[in-house]
Amino acid sequence: MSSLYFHVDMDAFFVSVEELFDPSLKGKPVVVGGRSNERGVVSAASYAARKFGVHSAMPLRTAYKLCPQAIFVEGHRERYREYSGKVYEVLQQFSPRVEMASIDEAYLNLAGTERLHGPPLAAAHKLHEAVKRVTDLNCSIGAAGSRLVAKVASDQAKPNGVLWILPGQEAAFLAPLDVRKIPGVGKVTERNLHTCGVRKVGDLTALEDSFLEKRFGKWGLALAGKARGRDAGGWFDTEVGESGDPKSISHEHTFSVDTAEAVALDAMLVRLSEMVARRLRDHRLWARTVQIKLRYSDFSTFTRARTLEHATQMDTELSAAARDLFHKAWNTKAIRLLGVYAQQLEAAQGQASLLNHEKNEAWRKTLSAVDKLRDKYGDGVVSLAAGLDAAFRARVHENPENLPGKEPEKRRG
DNA sequence: TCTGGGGTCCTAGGACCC
DNA sequence: TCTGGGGTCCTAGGACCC
Repeated sequence: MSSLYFHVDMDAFFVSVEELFDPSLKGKPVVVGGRSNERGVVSAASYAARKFGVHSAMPLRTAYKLCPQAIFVEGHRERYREYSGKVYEVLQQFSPRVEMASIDEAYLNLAGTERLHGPPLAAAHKLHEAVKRVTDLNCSIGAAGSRLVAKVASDQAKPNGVLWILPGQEAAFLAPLDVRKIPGVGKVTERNLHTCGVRKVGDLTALEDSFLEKRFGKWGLALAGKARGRDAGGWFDTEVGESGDPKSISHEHTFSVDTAEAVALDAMLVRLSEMVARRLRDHRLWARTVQIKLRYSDFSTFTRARTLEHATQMDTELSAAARDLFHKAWNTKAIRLLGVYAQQLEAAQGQASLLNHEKNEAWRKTLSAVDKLRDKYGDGVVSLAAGLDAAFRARVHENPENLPGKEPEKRRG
């Protein structure tokens, strides 16, 4: 049985959702991401704005210079999530083997659905119409025998189109495209390839695999496969729906004005740690490694990491590690950005001992209850966390066995 | 033009162990 | 006293994606 994948990519997703709620935006240059004089970048630009050279990831201030008449909106993440969910439901009815790759794109494995949905192109059109009917949003769909080619095809189909690459035609389809069109080839790799005389994907297939490996390492080999349309190595090689648990959970914040105030920086580290810990608990994951990131006014960026003795999902353990790492690395100059990252994530079952597991589970439940209170009563909660911390310390002081994830210490006689 | 925030994956060097 | 590799863990940095 031959494989068949769809890549569904929503057209100008954030902007299109905004238009659903405010139809007067339709056809106008719209920029989602923030106000035109803020720090930050463009999350999405309408096609009218793109005509002025505005594109995503561009600084907002640059977008304003290119297109001062554009309508700048902050955006509504909850609405995007809601509509992403609606899209997912449509796709899931079409095929159970579906995976959202991000908020606005998804892969489907359609192998063996011909009797149900008909030949690939007809099936893609059917899905395209279903998405439009249910969500009132446009999307583009690429269909091919590999996930990689399906993705490139959906990009070529934009806007609002459907493109099927016939089996056997993958390399011919890719050959005339710029190497930059291959997912994973960014600015740097593109420049390196240009210096090798490679501008089109077809130029890449003309090179020896051994040359690419020598020049680009492991990546070079994968690249040679990609140029021929194969899901060679890395993320594309995983089956649809088998991505599993997240590998890291993080939050970072760029200050609107750089600051060197220790109190403000500490408070931000605590806040970021709390947000990370909260999501660890939601995922029922424990972090073994805590990392921080700091960025100074000149954009120089540093990371510092520490692996803990036991994995944690507690606000206080994360923030203590984060603050310690930060103060050891900080040169006291003004800070532009702070970040807190949880890595080496373990499922509860991965804990060293059953005893640890039970204690961790008890703590997870306790803190999840706190999370619910936080949901209900909102922000007054920070003091709740501090209070919990105090209560926790008191308990530990009384009886060290209450310390989660640690074996009880021997009492001294 | 003055550069967000959430992720994934890869590389490379040093520590440490066998 | 000098000198092997291989494997794994840890840390820092960077490319890339949406």
